[in-house]
Amino acid sequence: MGKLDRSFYDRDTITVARELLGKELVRVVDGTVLRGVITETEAYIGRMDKACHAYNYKRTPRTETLFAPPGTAYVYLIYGMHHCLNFVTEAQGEPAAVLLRAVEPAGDCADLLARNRFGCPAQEMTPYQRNNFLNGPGKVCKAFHIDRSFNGSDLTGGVLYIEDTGREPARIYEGKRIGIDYAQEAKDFLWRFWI
DNA sequence: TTCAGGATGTACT
DNA sequence: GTACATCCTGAAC
Repeated sequence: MGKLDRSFYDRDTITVARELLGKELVRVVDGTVLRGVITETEAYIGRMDKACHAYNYKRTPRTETLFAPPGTAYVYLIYGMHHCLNFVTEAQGEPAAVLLRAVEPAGDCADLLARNRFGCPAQEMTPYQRNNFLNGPGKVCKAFHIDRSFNGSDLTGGVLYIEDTGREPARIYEGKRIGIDYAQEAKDFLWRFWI
């Protein structure tokens, strides 16, 4: 189905976070296509959210990307070794984004994703590996070969984008976001969504 | 199956 | 120097 255009991202961040569920992350690397159905997201909204890197419109070299136009990728390094992929939302100048937390393999690229993650075909994954395949932001980035070179890149281009599958999730769950205990009242916002 | 602890680099006090 | 939108390993149960 169709690639999502900029207007999809140019909306309220909570809405975008919910509507990304069930859509497909697409990553083209050296002519091969990697796909994953998005199953978990979180919203971060700078104007009111102490958990957001750009809380209260704080501008630093790192957060500059959050002020970019909607439909831009925001990628940063966390804990010294893991990358996190976000989709910038809302109007240019409004620092807000959706964090991609988890996907499931789509199409027939499970083998390629397993090789990127564990160096073996999907068939040879241990049960533990199968249950912890793409269920975290750093894991998704590793399997899809996404690093900081994608920070600021355009999600309406040809190497990293989202496609509409035309399918609606049967049910969307919501809860508190992960790993932001420092964020005072914002830690209790129900801005995490999953299928 | 769960849990504690360590890895590791960048941003910003 | 400290904190960080995390993940992996190994040991205990």
